[in-house]
Amino acid sequence: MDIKIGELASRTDCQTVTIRYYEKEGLLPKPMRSSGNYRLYSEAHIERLNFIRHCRSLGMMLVEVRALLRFRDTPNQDCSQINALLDEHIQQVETRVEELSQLKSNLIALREKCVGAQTIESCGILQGLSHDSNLIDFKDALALQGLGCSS
Amino acid sequence: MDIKIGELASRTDCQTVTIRYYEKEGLLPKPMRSSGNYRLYSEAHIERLNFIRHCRSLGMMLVEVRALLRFRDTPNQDCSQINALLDEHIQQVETRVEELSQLKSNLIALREKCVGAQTIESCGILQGLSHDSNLIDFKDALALQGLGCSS
DNA sequence: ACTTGACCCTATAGTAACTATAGGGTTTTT
DNA sequence: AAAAACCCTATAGTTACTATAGGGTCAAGT
Repeated sequence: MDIKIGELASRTDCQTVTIRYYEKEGLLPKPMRSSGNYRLYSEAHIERLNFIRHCRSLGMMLVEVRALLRFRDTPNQDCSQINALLDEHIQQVETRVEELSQLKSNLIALREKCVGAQTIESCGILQGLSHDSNLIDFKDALALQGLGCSS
Repeated sequence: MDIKIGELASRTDCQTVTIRYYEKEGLLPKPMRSSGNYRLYSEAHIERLNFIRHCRSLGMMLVEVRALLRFRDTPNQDCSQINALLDEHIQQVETRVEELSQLKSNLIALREKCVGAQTIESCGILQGLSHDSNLIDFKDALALQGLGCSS
């Protein structure tokens, strides 16, 4: 029941280029090849890729996914580390939610500075951006690229 | 009152490499140079950089910052476009907050699947990641890199 | 058998917003 | 004068993909 990469992509809702990327990154083992050098995937690959995609959908970075895959590959190990990893990740998401909520409040406050102005010269928004320095309070907000992006 | 890049970095809480990056990206005009080829910045540069940093602190992408800078540079223009830009940005932040809140709920649900288990074999988390496919509902969650990152 | 379109392959570069590194020059402090 | 701090340009790296280039394979249609 070997399938080609396009079929695997369909079944896992993941692009072929991403599958090749995961293989290159070591997340997916190299599959067998056909005589024409096409990759041939087994059921185990499907399961593993689903696992990876599931983790990604939960916002985990690949480094985190790797850790979970290692746990998955050694089933006799203590699972407290998995708990810890997930707890840490949940904490990060919580922090991000709070930061973004704060950011939203700041943006709305700024937005309300332009009510009725007609030209840029009298625009409260640009003036707020130019002089209202109490908004630059949190450096983390600059890293609004999510949980795992380098800030 | 020309200052060197290190001083500008201090005053604006921005790294020198980032300042050079902004100059290269065209956000900051090229400054005059000393006889030793050091950059010499004026008060206008300080103001402009503060503006840029302020926008960044609000999660705006550089492409958005550029648009606002253009408005700032042409003060006789209609400011409705600034309003529109900010409204669009607020909407994006709202969407992101909602997505992350949903993600947090999903993570907590997953976390609660491991209560009392001792080994990975019986760990509800890994099993949830392996078989519980109803969590892979939103592709946007994969782009948990924030507002402007390519997904 | 040939053609065509779909699929596959590897390699490399690009995305966004920085940040690190390498190698060297200039200024300030000791 | 020497050392330390600061400055310069150029390039590569970060994360997780994604686009592009150039070419090979497979299957269906003619």
